[in-house]
Amino acid sequence: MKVSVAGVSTEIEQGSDGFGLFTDKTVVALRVNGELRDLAHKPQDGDVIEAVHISSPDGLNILRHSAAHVLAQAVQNINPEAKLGIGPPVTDGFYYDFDVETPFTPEDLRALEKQMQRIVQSGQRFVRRSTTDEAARQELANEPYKLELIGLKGGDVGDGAAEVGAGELTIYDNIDPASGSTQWKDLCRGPHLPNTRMIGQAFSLTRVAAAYWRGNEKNKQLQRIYGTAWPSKDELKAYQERMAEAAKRDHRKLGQELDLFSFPEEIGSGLAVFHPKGGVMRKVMEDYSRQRHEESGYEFVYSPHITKSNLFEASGHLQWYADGMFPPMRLDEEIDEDGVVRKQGQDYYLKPMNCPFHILIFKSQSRSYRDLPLRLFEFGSVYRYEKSGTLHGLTRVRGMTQDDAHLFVTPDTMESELTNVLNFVLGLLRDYGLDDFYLELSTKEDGNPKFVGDDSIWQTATATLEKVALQSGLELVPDPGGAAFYGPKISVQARDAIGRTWQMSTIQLDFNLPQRFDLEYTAPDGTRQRPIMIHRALFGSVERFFGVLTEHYAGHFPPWLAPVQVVGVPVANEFGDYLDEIAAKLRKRGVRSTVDHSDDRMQKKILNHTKAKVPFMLIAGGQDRDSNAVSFRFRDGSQENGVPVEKAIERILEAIESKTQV
RNA sequence: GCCCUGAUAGCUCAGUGGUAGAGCACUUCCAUGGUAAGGAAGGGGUCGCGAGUUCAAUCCUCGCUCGGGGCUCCA
Repeated sequence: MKVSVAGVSTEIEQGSDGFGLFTDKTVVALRVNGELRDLAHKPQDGDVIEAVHISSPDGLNILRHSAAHVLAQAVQNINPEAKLGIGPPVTDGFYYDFDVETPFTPEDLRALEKQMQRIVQSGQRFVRRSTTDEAARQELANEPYKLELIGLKGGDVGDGAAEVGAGELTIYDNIDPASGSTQWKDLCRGPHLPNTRMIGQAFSLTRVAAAYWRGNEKNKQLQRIYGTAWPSKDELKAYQERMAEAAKRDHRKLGQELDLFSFPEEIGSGLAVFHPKGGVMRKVMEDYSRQRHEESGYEFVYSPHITKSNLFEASGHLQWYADGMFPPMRLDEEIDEDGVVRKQGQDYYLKPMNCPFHILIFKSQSRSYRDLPLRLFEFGSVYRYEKSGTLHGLTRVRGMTQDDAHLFVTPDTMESELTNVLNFVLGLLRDYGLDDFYLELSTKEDGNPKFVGDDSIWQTATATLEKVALQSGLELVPDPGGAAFYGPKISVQARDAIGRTWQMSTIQLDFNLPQRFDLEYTAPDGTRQRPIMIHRALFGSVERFFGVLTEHYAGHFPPWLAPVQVVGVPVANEFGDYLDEIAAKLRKRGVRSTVDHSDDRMQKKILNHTKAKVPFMLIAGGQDRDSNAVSFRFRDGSQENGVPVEKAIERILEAIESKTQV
């Protein structure tokens, strides 16, 4: 019979399988007419067959999914009472969920790895077997979670798609090659590696966690074991090094080491204080942002941190997001001895958003189309009662400062204004050193009642956002159903120095608040029209942006952001005065510069300031003083001696002003 | 919020049912030095907080606070 193999029409014998087609040992599965199949699959006449290599995305998934099966077998070998959840591949690895009496410990992981190695070495074959719902139910009577999946087959199975697909129900048997006996089995749609030996040695169990069955917090929590698996030990090692690199950059660790910020227990969870070094960085970030906003036609406003409840009733926040707000302070209430309210009190809330305040500023006078676009900007501190388990360093906090702006625009300026905003946002992010972006367009989900506003205005707005996004030339990823209830949005995703993506800025259109607050302006023809609101935050929050930049730069901030830009290191004490003069000159030009007068030896000082990641060290001894020069020491450890003082100052100023990294 | 896990000096961490230790940091003194740790002495801890068990708790039990890993959530 004729099939197409890797694009070449080939004659094969009836009943032959993938093992005959591909002798290359890196081929671990087939793609037949677009569907992934085991190597043992027997193609039919006319099939279009592609090889799946272990290093391809599909191949890696198959490897990792197979490793997940071996993990599950290992768990049930050690604890036959463990009930199986699901075990899919994920980015860089896999997990498997188990319902067990006692949660796993890190020591259990080591024992499980050993058990897995034994299974891998025994070279059990993964053998696919079709079954019926009824037969599977009998076979898996002791696996309540699998039974539930059988009932869901083809429906909404979520991550369980690895277990049951839309097609026939299948079970994979792990068969011992020597005895031919079945060692273990699992409900699974496959495909798998031909045998466990092909998993190799490049796997590791990484952590234990809890996870709700089928991702629903109303369901029971299962114990999840995460692992990682790679085609070779080198790749495993590279992965582990990537993890170590990410850990080194962790902004929580660097924040401690570089004395930038902390989260004092006395203040409360998710509430940061910035120390002098973090404080000066934050000031520089904010100052530059203010300057750029000023240049771009934004007007600066201020609003209080608390407000009476009416405001958030009007905005709808109390209705939708009361759970995420700090509870109210009830003021002025008077209660008599019988507990009867004599005087009605008033609830005040900490603000979770700035928009209603800016809206009130818009409403403070009657507005003409000539006032628009009105661009109101504020570093507004907001407070959100984030669930305790979601807090994370500076990237998820309960008190934060948004670089928040609200633009009130007419329908015919909406497009140009959105274009300006997007360009402004991207330009400013580039100045802070992020330059690898893609955009995400979050749109309405048809038929979902949570979205407010006319379909027609959604369509116009979505089309406008899309047009503006495409004009940017950046990659645009759709996010259907991801819109806020009040309008569609573009979010800017930035990739950092080690390739991780962070959601940064958002630009959101809002049809809801102008209506709720009954906003109007007078059009040229004298009629009253409703403006459209654009919400946008560029940093998101200053705290979060600070954390992201810390990780992006791994604490090696470019000179314009570095808390200490220059440190003078005298070769001996007697040269301290000479460096003081230079440092004073630098400070006069706005450079954050000090001289290390401690009685450490010069080598020790260099070590200290290297660890503090100071961009420039200026070293001076007799030779330098005699020639009115200094010796530069750069971050990479390189050295340039005898640089005339004036020239050194110019070089430092140039590096700061150009915002370049050194 | 839920599951697991942790909290000992400013930091990183060791340790014990009989109230504690190291390195770094800090203070003082010596040393005056040319590119990643010079030497000595000294100060510093209600062992996160509160209850309980015990003759005795930093150690065991429970609750709380704060942190870490996940899940869920993220206007």
